Amino acid sequence: MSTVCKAIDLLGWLSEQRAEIGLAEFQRLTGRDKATTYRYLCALEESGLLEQNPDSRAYRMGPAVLRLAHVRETTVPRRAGAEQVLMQLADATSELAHASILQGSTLIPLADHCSTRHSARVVLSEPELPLHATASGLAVLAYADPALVKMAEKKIKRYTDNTTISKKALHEKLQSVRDIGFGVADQSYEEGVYGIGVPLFDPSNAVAGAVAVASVATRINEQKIIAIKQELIAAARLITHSWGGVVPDALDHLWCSSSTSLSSESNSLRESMA
Amino acid sequence: MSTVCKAIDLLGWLSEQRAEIGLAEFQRLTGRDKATTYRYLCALEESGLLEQNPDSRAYRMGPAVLRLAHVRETTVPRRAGAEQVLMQLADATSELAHASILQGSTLIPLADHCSTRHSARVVLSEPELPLHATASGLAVLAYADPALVKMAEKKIKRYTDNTTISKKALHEKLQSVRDIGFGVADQSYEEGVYGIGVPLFDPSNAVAGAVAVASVATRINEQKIIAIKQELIAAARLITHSWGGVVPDALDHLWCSSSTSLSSESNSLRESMA
DNA sequence: ACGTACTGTTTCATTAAATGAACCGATGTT
DNA sequence: AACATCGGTTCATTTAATGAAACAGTACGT
Repeated sequence: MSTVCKAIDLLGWLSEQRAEIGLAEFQRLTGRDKATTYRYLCALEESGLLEQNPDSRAYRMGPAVLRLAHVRETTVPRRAGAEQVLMQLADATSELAHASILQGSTLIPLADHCSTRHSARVVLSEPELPLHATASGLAVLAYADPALVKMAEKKIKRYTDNTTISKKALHEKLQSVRDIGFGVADQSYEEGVYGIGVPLFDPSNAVAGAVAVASVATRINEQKIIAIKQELIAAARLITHSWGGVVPDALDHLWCSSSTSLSSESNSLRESMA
Repeated sequence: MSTVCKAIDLLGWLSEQRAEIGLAEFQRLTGRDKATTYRYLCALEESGLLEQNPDSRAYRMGPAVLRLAHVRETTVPRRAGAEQVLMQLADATSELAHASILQGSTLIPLADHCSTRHSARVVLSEPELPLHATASGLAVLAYADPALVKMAEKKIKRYTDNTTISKKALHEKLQSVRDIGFGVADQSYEEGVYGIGVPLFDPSNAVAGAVAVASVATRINEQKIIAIKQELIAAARLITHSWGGVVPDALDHLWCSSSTSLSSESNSLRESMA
């Protein structure tokens, strides 16, 4: 590992909870020599990535990161971070992969990609994804602020025979999403379409959107679902990462344990990262 | 200069205008060896501070900066970046120094600090600073979106005999602010108070607030004004920097040329930076 | 088909920079 | 007074960064 990486890694110890870290604490955290750590801190401070609290002499995040983040936000649209992941996801699952973004209380399609393998396939042409009826929507609601669930309740509407239309049923559904870590929509939005979705997160650890795979319902089976979930986990990790977010611990554990029980083969996304 | 700094400095070449930079271009920009530059880029990419556009193979800002910026935003309030600068500013000028922050269309006091040297001094206790009547407000308006000026026009109100109350006079006043680089309020808000202010900027290069010095009008004179302006420039640079912003070129040149014509002595803020 | 410019590697001798143990001075605690 | 902890510094040693060169592969235009 290069010196540069070792130094930059110090920044990773700072968080919302741990706003400031002193020299001695950094030393303990990293296990590195004190003088070395000190020089790293000085270098980072010189670059503006860190700054020293003049009172406590501890180090906190510096102003330079604000400029860098602004450049990132204005030059790299969230769409870009999702698109090629979706391509791989669509390829790996041979289905329609799509990502959506939560803007206020509406879930808006951001990008999608369709495998060319099947002649019969799902196409996406909605301006908005209903939160209570789609896999993406359920994935979002399950990890969103309770206020958003309230909003979604008000907009409940029947789309198919399978659509969840009672508040109680919706809450049970959301609890099951939290239990298994996936949102599932078995023809609850469109007849003949089976969707599996997972939430995406932003830097504030809030839900920012979802990524999902929509299949033709007659083509789905248990084995296929397992494979799709596996790919979805990898895709969600990549997109969340590209958006500067982190997968919450609870969900992360859920995903980890499910992937061990799932087949460890044919994860094209994970392979492509190496 | 440490390796760490040299590597991190590469990030500084990326901007809103220059979203992506390739290896060869980085090499030209920095004048460093190609292999070295390449190793830097790899290290930054490994840290997530950079990412490579898979299409163009050029490097762009990475997702990690979003997380870092979020930590900065949530753990270091803007107030913290202003406070000690204000202390020094108040000390150096022996007057009341205050910073304000633009929230929507209202300019709200953020922090202030008062020199203890004089017994007669200005105190600040307003919940809001009128844009058309205060030095801070004029400084903000002069560099703000025209829409904000329109809003300010609607809220024009007389405070003293010196208050600018016509739109035409306000526009002329704003032009003079742009010409000299300072907002001046000679008893236009409060009788007996002479204010000089300059705007502050955020990472998007938009006006984010102002920093100003308010003096007892009878104590002010040409030499004192020169000294205050000098100190204000330094203070505004520091606070803007702490907020992740940059002083716009036009204003920067204005300040540079004025500071050469001003006395180069007794700039306590600049000295304290070294 | 050819030349050119680009990215991305690797090799290797040279050199500059990173390293870590010990130390300093200040502050605070028992 | 003794001791611990903290931020920061020093310096001989060593390790890692450096840069020149060479090479592979790709894309573009003549």
